[in-house]
Amino acid sequence: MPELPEVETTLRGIEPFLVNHVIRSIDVRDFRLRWPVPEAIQKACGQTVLSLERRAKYILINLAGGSLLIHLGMSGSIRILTDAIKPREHDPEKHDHWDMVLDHCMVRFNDPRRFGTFLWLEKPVMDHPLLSSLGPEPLSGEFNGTYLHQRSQGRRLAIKNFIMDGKIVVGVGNIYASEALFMAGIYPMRAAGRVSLARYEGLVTAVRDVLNRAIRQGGTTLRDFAGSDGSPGYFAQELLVYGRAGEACFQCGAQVCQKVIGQRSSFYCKTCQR
DNA sequence: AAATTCTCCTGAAGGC
DNA sequence: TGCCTTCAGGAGAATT
Repeated sequence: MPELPEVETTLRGIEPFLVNHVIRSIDVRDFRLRWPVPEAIQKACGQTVLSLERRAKYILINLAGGSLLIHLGMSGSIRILTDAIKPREHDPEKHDHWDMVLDHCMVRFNDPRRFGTFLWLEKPVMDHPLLSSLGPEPLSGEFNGTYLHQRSQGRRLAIKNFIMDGKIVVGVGNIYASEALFMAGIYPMRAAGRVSLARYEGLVTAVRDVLNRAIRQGGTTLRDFAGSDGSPGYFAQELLVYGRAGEACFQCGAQVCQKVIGQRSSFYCKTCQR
């Protein structure tokens, strides 16, 4: 399931195929994504891609008149198809919902569960409702211990839900939230307002570290995530607690626990995390 | 305001 | 082998 590292991996994979190239056409086979794919995406046709940008888990394809916004939802992936691949392999397969055609390649979106997004945003794009009230990027300096501690004052929800709230900080999904809390030694059910400044500083370090390492590994492939060239991510082998319920904690040997917090499966060690 | 619940959807996994 | 049930999950919307 794509989280920030998987989105970043996807962006880096498709960026060189798009920047400074002209979008010739966009063929949508199934408009039924999270929101219906609007006709306005056709405004991108004939335009040259100026840059690609990631904000939270959104990918922005910036053009002179506006931007295409893509979200992978939880099962979306993007592949680049070139002439190096046999023509018959270019036939769309199940869940290949749209293609973006350029002179030298094709960008193809696949999403079994159709929770993904494909929209056209007029400038200024950051004023769009999906982007305008997002919290800071976790890899930016704006995300620090003082900031988190200040925002958590009086909040009683579980710290895990707190750091997964996109208004607080973006891009920290279910897998990396569990991992970062384990690394920081913080019990995931602890009330957000009951975490000290010092421990928030440790948490910020852990979030940055786990995201950076995951990006370096090309993301986490649990079931079916693949980069734009079809290769899997290799971070799964570095996961400390996620998906390891019942197995031994790498730090103390106790069994890793699994519990649903806010409708999300969470993994932790009740010895190492307080 | 804050917190919780609902919703979209399909594929995988488990039960019988 | 096959059918039915359950569950996972990003994140906005609706509700309490």
